[in-house]
Amino acid sequence: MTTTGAREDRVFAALANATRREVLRLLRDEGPQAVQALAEHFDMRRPSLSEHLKVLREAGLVSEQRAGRQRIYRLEAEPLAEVQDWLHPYERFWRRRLKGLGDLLDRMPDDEVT
Amino acid sequence: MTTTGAREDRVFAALANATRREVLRLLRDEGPQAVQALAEHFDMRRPSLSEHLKVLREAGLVSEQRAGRQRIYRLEAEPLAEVQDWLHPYERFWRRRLKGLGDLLDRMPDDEVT
DNA sequence: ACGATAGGTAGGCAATTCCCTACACGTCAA
DNA sequence: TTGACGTGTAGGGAATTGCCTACCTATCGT
Repeated sequence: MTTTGAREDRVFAALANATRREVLRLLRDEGPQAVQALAEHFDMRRPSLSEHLKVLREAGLVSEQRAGRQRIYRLEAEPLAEVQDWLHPYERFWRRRLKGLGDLLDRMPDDEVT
Repeated sequence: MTTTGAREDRVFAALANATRREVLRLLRDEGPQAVQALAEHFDMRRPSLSEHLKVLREAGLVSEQRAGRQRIYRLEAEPLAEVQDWLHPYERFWRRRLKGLGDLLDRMPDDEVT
């Protein structure tokens, strides 16, 4: 926790919502598109979607590009790369299950594996 | 969005807080430990930490094991493995930068690469 | 049995979230 | 230039978050 983790806070918080994750998936699978097109997929008023897009923008997960009266949104995956980096030191904790190097973790009383 | 993503919501929301991420790091780097030991690292009253632990528990990110009057908390990395799985389809969006397979993404007007 | 210790729960409070309706702003078409 | 269109912003309201100060429960040592 050197800085404050404020940026990571914003990225994880942005991902902690199904609507916003679905926006990311749409931009990933269907490419950059305007708010109009995105909105078709949600049962929600436009201003609400606008606010979700703002959260994604402020987390750096999407960028917008003005095209006439439209705003084309595009996926920006870099924060997700950072999430993957953050995840990395935890990997051995589930690779353990697959490779059986249990004793990497200090004495774990394996009698409660639930 | 087949189910509701409610579980993923809980995991990402749990990670969207520096205190909780620090708890996970401590459990990762120093092994399972009691609330006492964890609490030393935070400028916060115990009940607040208890609530953070509850959030982590409900997200499946930690488990507790009673030992006398102590509760030993342990990292449970499976939800993090799920996050990595979730991340996977996005990888090509930053690998692209490194490997130059830009045209995998449907026509991206690359005039705005920032 | 008594008090101290470890930790959770209750309830309060300010701030934030996520939805809404109303409105403001820039752009395009006529 | 007048209007319709595409989006964002303002402001409100219910629910949730993250902290706090009590307080309750369970275990341990004596």
